[in-house]
Amino acid sequence: MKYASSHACDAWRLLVRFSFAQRAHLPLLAAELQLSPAQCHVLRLIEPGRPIPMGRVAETLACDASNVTGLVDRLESRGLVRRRPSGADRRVKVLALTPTGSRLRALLLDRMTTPPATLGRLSVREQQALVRILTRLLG
Amino acid sequence: MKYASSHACDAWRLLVRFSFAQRAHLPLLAAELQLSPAQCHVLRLIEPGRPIPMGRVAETLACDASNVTGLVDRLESRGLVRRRPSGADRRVKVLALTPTGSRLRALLLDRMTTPPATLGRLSVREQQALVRILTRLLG
DNA sequence: GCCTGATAGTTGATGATGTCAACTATTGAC
DNA sequence: GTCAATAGTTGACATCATCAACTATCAGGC
Repeated sequence: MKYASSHACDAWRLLVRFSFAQRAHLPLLAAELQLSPAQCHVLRLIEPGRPIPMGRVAETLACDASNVTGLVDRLESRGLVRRRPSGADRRVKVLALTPTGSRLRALLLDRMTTPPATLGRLSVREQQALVRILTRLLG
Repeated sequence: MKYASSHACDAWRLLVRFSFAQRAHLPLLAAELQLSPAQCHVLRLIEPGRPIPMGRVAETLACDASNVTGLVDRLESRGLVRRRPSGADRRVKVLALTPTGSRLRALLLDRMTTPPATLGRLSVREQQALVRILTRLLG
């Protein structure tokens, strides 16, 4: 994107800056729930009732498959997650939340997605515009 | 913010989702520059010509001070960063970029803030609106 | 059926990240 | 000057993350 408009560059810079600012919150939030940031990422990816193959987790986190093995080992030993064989392919193991894991995940997502006070600086109209724009951007 | 509008919640959810999506890019980008994600964070915080105390880095990254010691040890051994005593307080050590570190940081920031093609989905008007809204949000 | 190559996950080795407690040096207030 | 507080380091330890080697399974061709 060498020829992106300056508006696009500015917008992207702001989004990246937001991501970095946001990054600092996760360790604190994770610690409150006795989790590590990496474990939060894994937990976030396992939606209740939607088991996900381990390889897909590695792919989404852009990390090595053996790293996921260790992360899941710890989550499983804490009773938050279960490995189950995939029906379609016996090489694949899918990850499912236990009831405890499901509750913890809900708590985690709830705290992560609670908007901070600074969002109140925006008018309702601006909030709507932001939702519309981000939806197009991420969709 | 229990009483935040649903628009605010939606907007925040999208921003958080963006942060997570963004998170996966850093390891790849960092690896290209022979850096780890954590080292990128430190490098990003040291602006050229603006030495920063180590404690401030720890505070911004929301991590222990001893962690910064190790990170800076590795950056310094690679000749990217220098520890210097602070004039005002002899307990404090400030971090400054070497010329090599400064160049690498510029390269890093350049790659991080290059907008992806998906920003092209937005009209110029939407890009302007996004910049305006994010500026108010982060300011 | 039987090779063969590719894929999913695990294991072991190794280095990096991150926390904690204990320590040194310095500061600032009394 | 004494004493609590602060900045940074050190050492011990768990976790994160990668790589290479391995097992088991799959999918294709013959």
